[in-house]
Parts: sequence; C-alpha cells; structure tokens
Amino acid sequence: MAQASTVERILDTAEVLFAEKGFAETSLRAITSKAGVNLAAVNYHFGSKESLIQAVFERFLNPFCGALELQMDERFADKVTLESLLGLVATVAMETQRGDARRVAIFFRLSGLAYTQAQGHMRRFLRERYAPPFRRWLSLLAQLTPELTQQERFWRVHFALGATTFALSGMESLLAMSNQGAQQPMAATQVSKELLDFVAGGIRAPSQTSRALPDGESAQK
Amino acid sequence: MAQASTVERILDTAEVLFAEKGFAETSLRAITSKAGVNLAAVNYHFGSKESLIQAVFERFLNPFCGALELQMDERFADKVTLESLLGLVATVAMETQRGDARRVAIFFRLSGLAYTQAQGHMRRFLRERYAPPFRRWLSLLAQLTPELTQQERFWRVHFALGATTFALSGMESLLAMSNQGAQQPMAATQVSKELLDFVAGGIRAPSQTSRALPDGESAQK
DNA sequence: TGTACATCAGTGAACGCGCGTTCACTGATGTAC
DNA sequence: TGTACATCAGTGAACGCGCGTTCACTGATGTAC
Repeated sequence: MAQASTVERILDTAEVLFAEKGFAETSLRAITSKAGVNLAAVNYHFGSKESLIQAVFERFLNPFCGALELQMDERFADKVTLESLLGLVATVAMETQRGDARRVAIFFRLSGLAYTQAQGHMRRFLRERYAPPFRRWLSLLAQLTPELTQQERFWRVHFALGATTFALSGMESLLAMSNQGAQQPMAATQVSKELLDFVAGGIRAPSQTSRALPDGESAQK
Repeated sequence: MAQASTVERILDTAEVLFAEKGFAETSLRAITSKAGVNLAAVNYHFGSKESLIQAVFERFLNPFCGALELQMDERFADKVTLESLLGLVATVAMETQRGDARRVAIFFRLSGLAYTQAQGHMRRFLRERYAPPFRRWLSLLAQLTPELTQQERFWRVHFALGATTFALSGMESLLAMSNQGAQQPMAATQVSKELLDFVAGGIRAPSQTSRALPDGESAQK
C-alpha cells in the first residue's frame, strides 16, 4: 500500500479530532469515516475507545518523554537557566513533532485535555507511565528557584501549564482574533516566545505573601 | 414550598455538574435525578439543553458583569494599579458568588469551559452579550501597560486567563496534591493570592522579543 | 356562593437517534506435509 | 507442485443502551359571570 496503515490512519485522525473537540464529543464513527476505514477497525485494533485514547497519548508522549530525559541528561551537568529549562519543553515538543507547529499545538491541546477531561482511569494511566521525567524536570526547576516555597513552586508550575495549554488550545481562533486588523500577522513561533516571556515572568514574580522565610533569606522586592 | 423552586434547583445542580464534567458529559438525566425533579422539567422550563447551558451562564455572568462595570466606574477616576485591576476580577467574582470559594471555583471553571468546549453557537451568544465590560477592562489594562504592544498584551491576557481557569479547574484535585504531606494545608484564598502574584509577574515580564519600539521608549531589562 | 373555564407547573411514558461494541464472515497470505 | 489448514486484517450488519426531546395528561390555582 502506498498510503499509511489502518492503525496509523486511525491514530492520525483521532489525534486531530480529539484535539479539536475533546474525547466525549468525538465519535468513533467520525474518526473512522474521516480516516476512510471501517467502523469496526477501531475495536479490532485497539479494543475500545478508551484504549484508542491511551494509544494516542502513548504515541506522542513516548518520544517526547524520551527526548526530554535525553536533553536533561546532557544539560544536567552544565548550568541551566530558568529560560532554558522552560524553553526545553517547547524545544523538545517541536523536535518530536517533526518541527510541525500545528502538531505541537495538538500536542499541548491534548495535554490540557488530559488534565481537564480525563477521568480517574486515564489520569492513573498517565501518572503511572510518565511521572518520572516530569518529576525530574520539577527538581531541576526547584534548584533554579530556591526562593520559592514548595507550595508556591507547585502552584506556579500549574499556572504556567494552564497558560500554555489554554493558550495553545485556542491557538487558531486566537491567532485569527489577534491578527484581525494587524498589518503584520503573528506566527505561532512568535506566540511561543511571548509565552516563554510570560511564564518566566510569572515564575520569577516576587511573592507578596507574608510568610516565615524558610532559609533565613530575605524576600526580594 | 420551603425548598428552592424547580428552576433554581435545576440551575444549581446543572452548574455544579457542568463544572465537574463538562457539557457533553453531563446528561439531563444526571441533572434532573440529582436535583430531584422530573426529566421533562428541563425542556418545560428551558426548552432545550443548549438553552439550559445559556441560562446557567446568564445567571452568573449578569451579576458579575454588572458588578464589574460598577467597580470600574468607581475606580476609573482614581489611579489604578496593575495588581488592583487584576485583583478586581477575583474580588468581584468572590463578591457576586456570596463569598463562597467553591462557587468562585465553579465560576472560573465554567468560564474556562466556555472557551474550550463551547461550540460556535455558544461563543457567539457570550460575545454578543458580555463583550462590553471586558473590552473596557482591557482598555484599562492597556493604560497600565503602555510598554506592551497590542499583540503582546492580547496574548498575555489570554495566558493569564489560561493560568486562572486551568488552575481553578482542577482546584480540588490540585489542592489535594499540593497538601499531601504538607504540615500546613493551603486554603483556596491563599491560592488566589499566589495566582495574582504569578499573573502580575507574567504581565510585567520584560519582552525578550526584539522589535521596533513604538513609543521611542527603551525596553526595561 | 357556585359553576365553568383558563392557566400553568409538573409528570410518566414513549419516541427516534447516534453511540460503542459485537459477531459471523471474507479474502489474502503463510505454513506444513 | 499441490492440498489442507492456520493466521490475520478487515468488513457489514446488527446489538443494546443512554441520550435529548416530545406529548398527552394531571392537578392545583386563579378568574369570569
């Protein structure tokens, strides 16, 4: 066959439709008809819709987590800056999605959906499989932000994650809104630079919260 | 009757379930059985599921937008700081939700869903009805951040919105994660202070992007 | 005061529909003897 | 080389189920005369 296999065509189509509409709103009939395969092929190859969703996540998280660990191995010895650690996620995502910005948007969109739409079953699957590289990334961040308490860091990471997934969720529609009436339309890579600025600023923000200083260090104003 | 009317019971229950699971994943049967009303009552009072969703939004957006405009009227003459403008959203949300932190979380969660799950129909409804106060809020922000280009401001607002809705989406589960093993559990109001720090830091972040400076002003380092 | 009618909130049961899943089946390819 | 069987990707049609919606109906309350 010249075209992709049935399994790949299902995964390619499911990925796009899940990212567009979410899991519950995307029917197997929509996936299979758009992919040009038989309805029963999903259950034949994957067993169930739930397993198809897992397979979609595996296909993009496996290379991503692998590449992330590799990069952290290389950079762990050297000194790391906050910008480079944050940018690493974007760089590795771009790299493992073959430089295709549209696929990167899908990647982050699906990551966001995993948080907001995934039921208990899916959440457990993701945590069991992919926790280690993220934990390691977090410990690197902890080294770079000693002035934050553990809880502050925890929340700021989630705020950053929220800014990222949410913004990239509506990337196309937001790009359209942003560019309407603008002389110089903005590219997706430009947006990711803006995002990096914003997130770095948020992580670095001085804490207004009065609290016992754990390391005897004075809070920066 | 001592208890709330059928319409109110439906709205109260729908609000919670929509916030928990999203619109498509919440069936009318789930809502009506939990609310203790007849299944047909939703279509009797609201006409359709779509109209019920709109009614839920109206009930919390009408007082919110009203109070937001009122506050902006009062503060427009005085000088406003970035923190107070950002905090205004949280304050007004808290105020119009009767000081109930759980309802505030639902408020932001539904706002986030409106962005990520709403179809074209719903999006149009929200924009037509509630655009003015938000536009006015944005112009106040523009006065406070003259160093940002229009596009930078546009994106940073959306990043901030993402951080807010996403973080508050998973508030309960995140609070549980954050507090596990911590001696001093963190309250929801504390989280919103942390969020304010983060967002203000992100909005204020220096732009790394090289560009023509529009007002002849030098970028802060 | 009594009767006839109108209004309206709410109900129980059924409707058609799209969903994920199942199952008997096909047809091509590989393997054993 | 020829035959019998096994394996496997894929198929078409049907399954039961939960969904949003509809409809004829009830029973309480208000109103006109």
